[in-house]
Amino acid sequence: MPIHPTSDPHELPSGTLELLILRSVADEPRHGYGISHHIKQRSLGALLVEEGSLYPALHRLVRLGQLRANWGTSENNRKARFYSLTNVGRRRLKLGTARWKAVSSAVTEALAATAAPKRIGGVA
Amino acid sequence: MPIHPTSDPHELPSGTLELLILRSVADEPRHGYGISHHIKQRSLGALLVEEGSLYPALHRLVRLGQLRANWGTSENNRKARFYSLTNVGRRRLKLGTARWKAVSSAVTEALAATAAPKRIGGVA
DNA sequence: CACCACCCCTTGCAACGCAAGGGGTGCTGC
DNA sequence: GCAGCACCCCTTGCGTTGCAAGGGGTGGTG
Repeated sequence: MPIHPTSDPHELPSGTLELLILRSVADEPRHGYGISHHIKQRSLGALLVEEGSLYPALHRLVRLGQLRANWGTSENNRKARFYSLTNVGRRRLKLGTARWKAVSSAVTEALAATAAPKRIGGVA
Repeated sequence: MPIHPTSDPHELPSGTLELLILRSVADEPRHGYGISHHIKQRSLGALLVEEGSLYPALHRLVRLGQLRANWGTSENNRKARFYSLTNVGRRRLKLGTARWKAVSSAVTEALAATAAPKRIGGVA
């Protein structure tokens, strides 16, 4: 059961998936299934990571050297691929997070209704 | 070309362009060129709208009935296509803005570093 | 022994934004 | 008088990203 009744819980801005993944793995190594759940509960159900985008992203990040993958055994005694951050990944997470904050706040700002609309008729 | 943290001012999250456009036109009718500049200065130069995405988006919004287009004359005595909000557009802007706020804050939240990482190891 | 939760993955497909192009017009300056 | 720039319109690729929809395998539980 979704925690918040905000219509559909999915849909996340393009480009944020990788950041969310990196962030999730920053705490401790996790496997795909776990990452998905972790992000979901961390966002209180607001964000939903589909497997169809998760795994490709995971492989992409490994290829980019931002993530490291190791086979291991899950808590439930299953074979699972555990992902962990590399230095490159840690750096990317840091820069990416800063960038996200800047851009998202700029958008929110630009989207906010203006109390006192200035005369911006011209481009000049 | 990797991500440059502070240098490039462009790059905006997928899906926000239309909202930004609708918002820009909400004040008063504007033409494409003006919308582009308006968004740029409204975001203090943080957001950059390329013409290659602007015009397709504009046409898309008209097709969706969220924008109305009228030929007119600009302040500089040029022919220009002025866009204005329809009721559908106004509604979309409202809902879209609310949605953006919810999603973006959820992402920001999920991206924030945890001071005291709780034991969330399990999916169970 | 069926079924579910756990776990991995791939193949289309569609949307979005960008780069790179192209065209035309009113001023301004030389 | 005409070069050049700011103003304004548009389109065709292309790459990236995420989703839907599929498929497979295993351990525990009723």
